[in-house]
Amino acid sequence: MASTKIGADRRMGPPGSENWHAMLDSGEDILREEGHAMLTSRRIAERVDVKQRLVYYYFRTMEDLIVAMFRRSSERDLKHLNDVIISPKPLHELWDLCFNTHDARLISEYMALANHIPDLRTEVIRFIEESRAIQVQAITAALQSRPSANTMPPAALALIATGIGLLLNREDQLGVESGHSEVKVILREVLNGLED
Amino acid sequence: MASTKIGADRRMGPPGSENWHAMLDSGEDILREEGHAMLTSRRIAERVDVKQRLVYYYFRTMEDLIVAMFRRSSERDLKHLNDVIISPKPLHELWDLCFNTHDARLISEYMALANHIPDLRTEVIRFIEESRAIQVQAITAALQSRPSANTMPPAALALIATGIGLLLNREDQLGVESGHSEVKVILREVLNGLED
DNA sequence: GTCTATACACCGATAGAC
DNA sequence: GTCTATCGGTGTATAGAC
Repeated sequence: MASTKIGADRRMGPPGSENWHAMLDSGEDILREEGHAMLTSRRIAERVDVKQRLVYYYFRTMEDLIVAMFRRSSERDLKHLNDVIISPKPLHELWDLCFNTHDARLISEYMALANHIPDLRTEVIRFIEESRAIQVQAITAALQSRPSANTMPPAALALIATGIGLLLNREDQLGVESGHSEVKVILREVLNGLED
Repeated sequence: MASTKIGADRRMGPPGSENWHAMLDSGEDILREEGHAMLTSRRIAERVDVKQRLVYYYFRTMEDLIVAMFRRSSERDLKHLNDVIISPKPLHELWDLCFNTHDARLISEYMALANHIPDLRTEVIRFIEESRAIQVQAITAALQSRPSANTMPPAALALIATGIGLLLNREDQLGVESGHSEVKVILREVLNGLED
């Protein structure tokens, strides 16, 4: 923010250590429960029960901490995706994952933050592209073993499912449910037509 | 935030006046361009070129200002929706509106804010429900005049289109385009099948 | 590795004059 | 209607001791 140069070459704590993980855990909780206006070094220190100064020992800036939070989370998600697509019914599992795993509030916060933190934006783009590639791979495989199915391109199918999943999640969280059951029925039918 | 009672009964400026609109305009610009961390009374005053104190003459709290921003914007959008559905090709117009009107960054900010500002949350829910009702009405009318078309429920169709539109917008803004052209082709075909 | 202490800027909100 | 002046609080980030 300011024009002063930031964290030029301080001594830094080791990524992956216990405190490092604890700070990212607390950061995620705060972001989900209280929003990114409350995601401050003081608040994280309070939750982890250390002094505020220590946060800046493990992370150069608060933005660095946010990027580390997202990166750790997205690496877990991609790992999970890769596990799921070798299951017996990968498309069903993918849909359940897309629909049940993520907290809509957390996604909203990251999206808003990504608009103004370039490094986070880069991570978000990478995550979207990598997860979509995995989805496309699974869909392509499923369509090949089922040549009778309709002919929508895998990339389009992946994008449409993702878009629907995100919106259903978000509206669920808000308490809006108009059209939801109808869409879920349709999606279940499409999935059953493609798999098993 | 604090436990002190806020803005108990101050003298307030008239909604709809020139300054009132100018402050909401500036607030929208800041929210879109710099994010809600920068959406402060001082920053708005700076843009409108008045003193900071004046912001609190027109709005009791910053949260009130944010809610007023969203409400003014959503009222315009609903009016626009109602205009569009009496056009010759309402479904095409609806899609263009959903896809072209909104700035994805602004939507992200409002969504994140709605998670933590109850009054804004209420407004967002109302907007979603009212705009969906208008969409469903238009889709229902289009399907009745075209009984040969497929039989997806209007509410499901509205939700799916909205979900796709939001995601395409968001990814466009991030610079991700995998699958976009394929989806747009499909959507155009569906629209042409339903209308004209 | 972790802490004390602190600089400095900015924020929301208000009292009361003009 | 609009302004001056200000309170109390919180934010990021750093210097330097232990």
